[in-house]
Amino acid sequence: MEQPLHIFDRLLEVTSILQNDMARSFESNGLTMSRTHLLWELNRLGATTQKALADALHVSPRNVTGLVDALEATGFVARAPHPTDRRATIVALTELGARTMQQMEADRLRLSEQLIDGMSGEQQRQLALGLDAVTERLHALVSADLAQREERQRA
Amino acid sequence: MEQPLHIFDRLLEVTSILQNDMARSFESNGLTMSRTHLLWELNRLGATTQKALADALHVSPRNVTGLVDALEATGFVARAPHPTDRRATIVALTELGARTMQQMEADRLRLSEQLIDGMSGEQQRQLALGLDAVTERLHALVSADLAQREERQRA
DNA sequence: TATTGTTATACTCTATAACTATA
DNA sequence: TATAGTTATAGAGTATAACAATA
Repeated sequence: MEQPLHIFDRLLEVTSILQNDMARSFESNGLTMSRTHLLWELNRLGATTQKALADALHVSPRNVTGLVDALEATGFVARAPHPTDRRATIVALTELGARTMQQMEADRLRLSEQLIDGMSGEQQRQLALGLDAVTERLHALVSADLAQREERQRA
Repeated sequence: MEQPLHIFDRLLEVTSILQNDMARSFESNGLTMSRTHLLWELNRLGATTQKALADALHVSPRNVTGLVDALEATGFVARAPHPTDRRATIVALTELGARTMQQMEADRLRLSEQLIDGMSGEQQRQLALGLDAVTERLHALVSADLAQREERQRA
């Protein structure tokens, strides 16, 4: 083998496919990547405050305001006052939002199954283990790299 | 195993790591994702027209104008008139641009090697094969999915 | 007539800072 | 005094449409 770039390049290719094609798939539902991401977290967390969404998405509160505005205007979520804290706003999926997320979850499961359809159990196991190892290492390497850069910048 | 989502979720995780951390890494060079992507293509193609860059990046010519403006202002590329076609503009890497891309290429190679460091040759082979299969299938599935959606929309 | 790149306009995502209402 | 969310402002990426210069 001795072509280490093969693995990395494949990961980049997967990234590219997931990014571009998922974006187009969301568009056909009238959603963007960012808005879908918010819906996804909302579905995971259940109805919650904008602050919690900002934390979950690692974006600014201001950004969440804009995304919720857009999702409210298109009918995917609804705002309601927080029952006890009058500063806060509770965001919840509407019926349309919930239905959309159910459909997406189903699509995701179907895609996941098709992805490994026909592979032997052993092949699947090897691939999962390999991906685990690579993912973990990638995370560690990139983190170390960033720390190094930051240190270099401080100097 | 029987948890097909594991594979897909790992791919999503890799996507997330590559996207977020690469973006931050580029930032430390004073570059954004989009501008880096343009530099990357420019490095691959060699000095070329904005039209060719727009095609390579799958974005509008107008978009390329903006990216080249920014990269020119920050010294990574330079515009020059096309020798024979007076409508066209040739974009080329500056010395800074070329140096930056060399560094990135070196970083990419180093990261790729570290990613599989310590894996046996057989493990590497299995992983590469598995990734190949999954990538190819993912591409096919998502393409089919998109075609289906488009058809549904036309109806 | 077709093509290259630009100006004009607009939308989305994102951030920081200042501010209001509330805790 | 601190926190939740908003308005104000700004910058990046993206697109389409109209236009100028050139092929």
